[in-house]
This record gives sequence, structure tokens and C-alpha cells, in this order.
Amino acid sequence: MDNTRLERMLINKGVKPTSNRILVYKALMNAPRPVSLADIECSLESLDKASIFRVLELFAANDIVHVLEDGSRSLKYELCHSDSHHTVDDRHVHFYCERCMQTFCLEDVSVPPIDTPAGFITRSVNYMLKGLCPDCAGKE
Amino acid sequence: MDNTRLERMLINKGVKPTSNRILVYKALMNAPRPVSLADIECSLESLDKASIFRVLELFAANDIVHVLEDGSRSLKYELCHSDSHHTVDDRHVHFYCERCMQTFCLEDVSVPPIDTPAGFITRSVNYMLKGLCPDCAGKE
DNA sequence: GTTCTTGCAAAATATTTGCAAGACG
DNA sequence: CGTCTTGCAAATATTTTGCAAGAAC
Repeated sequence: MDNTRLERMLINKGVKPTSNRILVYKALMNAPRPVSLADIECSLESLDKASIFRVLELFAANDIVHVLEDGSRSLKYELCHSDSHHTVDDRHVHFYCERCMQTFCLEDVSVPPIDTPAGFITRSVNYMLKGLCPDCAGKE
Repeated sequence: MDNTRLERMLINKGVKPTSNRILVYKALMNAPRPVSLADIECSLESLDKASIFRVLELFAANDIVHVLEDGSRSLKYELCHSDSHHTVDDRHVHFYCERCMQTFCLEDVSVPPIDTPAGFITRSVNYMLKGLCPDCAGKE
């Protein structure tokens, strides 16, 4: 995605496209997996972690990223895939490997819906599996 | 559950029934919802948080408690309900209220199974909804 | 007496905020 | 100017470990 399209996309989501935001967005695009704030900090050494934090916070509030708790100590972020503002739409299942501590997107496995009891208003969903990824399962 | 039965149960799970462990177990039994370490620390003021932490760690390793990440900053613990050692068995869906920051067990909603891609070995599952609980939804 | 358990203190890790300087318009 | 954004530093929150004293057997 070139910068012009990226900027338009951010504006479309209600976010002013500053240079930091573009950098963080690109870092997320390049990441093969959901990444932590510390991961982004490493790949973008010029940015302060507080700045990255605020970009991610803003992205999360504007449905540009999903936030995942995978059981590692740190939150993981990934780009939303759908263009919809309804974050429930493009949810897929995630898998956290307890050995290599990486989180995998099972892109082809969408979160099966459930019957939410009356009264609860759902804003987002997380379906997280934990165990061993294929690589680590082979090594045990 | 009286102490004798509780002690037998702990032994059955491979855990020596010390007084701290019994206290923590009872605190978990009395909790209406999954609780954090800090919650337990409050209800058991005589115990140190490191001691509680180690009890919970031990319980988790022996499938006596589930550990939940609900998106609050802190981990939540709840007793496993089944007698099985397979923690996948008694999994139900949880709901985290972003307003009152409590986690609810949707006991009647079990986690729908998915087709795990080949190679992944699943050891546990978390299905977490987030949004507003009935109480908080009414207040907004 | 050897091993397991506990409590205190403190380390380690992550997240989040205060604030002043800078960019933007 | 006035507002939004950024970077540095530091506060907060939570989890986790080191270690010596104590309990259990």
C-alpha cells in the first residue's frame, strides 16, 4: 500500500495521518503475526514506546487494530482485516504457543458465534487457543 | 465442602493440603466470579501476596484453577468445575464488562469447538466476550 | 535433618501518565 | 496563537523471584 492510500485509509477511519502513525501502521502490516508494543519498539527504534503506545491506543479506539490477550505478559496487536467498523466481523481464532510464546492467527478459522445471554451487549470477541504450535510440537 | 473432603480433593489433584492452600481454595469457592490475585489478597488479609501467587500457580499447574485473561490488567482465577484433569472439558464462555471491569461466567454457554489446523496441539481454550453487562448496559 | 512451605522484601516486566517542547495549521 | 502530537521521564500496576526462617515429616 503506498503512502497516499494509507493516509486516505487512516483519515477514513477518523485518524489524522501523522508520520508516527504511518510508521506504526506499516510495522503492523509487515508483522507476520500479532505483535507486542515491545516488538514494535524494536522494529522502530526511532520511536519512543510512549508514542507507540498512544498510536496503538488510538488505533484500537478507531477499530484499526485488534488487541489480543494471549496469556503472555504483554498485549498483542494486529490490524483489523475488514473495512467495517464492526470489529466483531473479521474475528478469527488465535493460537498461542506456550513454548515459543508466539501468537498465530488461524485466519481460516472464524470464531463460532454463541448465544449471548439476554442483557449483555457484546463489543468484541476473543477466541484463544493455547498449547503447542506445529514447530514446537515436533520438538518435544 | 468440609475440610476433610477438601483436603482429600487436593491430595487427589496431587497437591499437599496446607493451610494456605485450603484458605485460597475456600476464597475461590466463595467468589461469585473469577477473581484476581489482588482480590484474594483483600479477602485473606493474613496471607502474603507472594504466598497466594504460589498457591495459584500450583493450582493452575494441577488443573485446580483456570487462568483467564480478560483484558483487565490482571489475571483472573476460577476453580475448575469438572473433576477431569483435562481442562478443556468444562470450558464455558466468559464476559468481561468494560465498564464495571468484572468478569462473568456464562456457565450455560459452553465454548463451541473449532477445527484446529493440523499440527497444533491444544492444551486450553479461552472464549472471552467484552462489552457491557446487563447492569451497566442499563446505566448508559 | 532434609525437604517443602511461607513471608518479607525487592526485582522484573508492562502499561500508563505528566509535562514541556515541538509540529501543524 | 491554539490545538494536536511527540519524547523523555517517571508513576503505576502486577507479576515474579531471592532468601532466610519456619513447619512438616
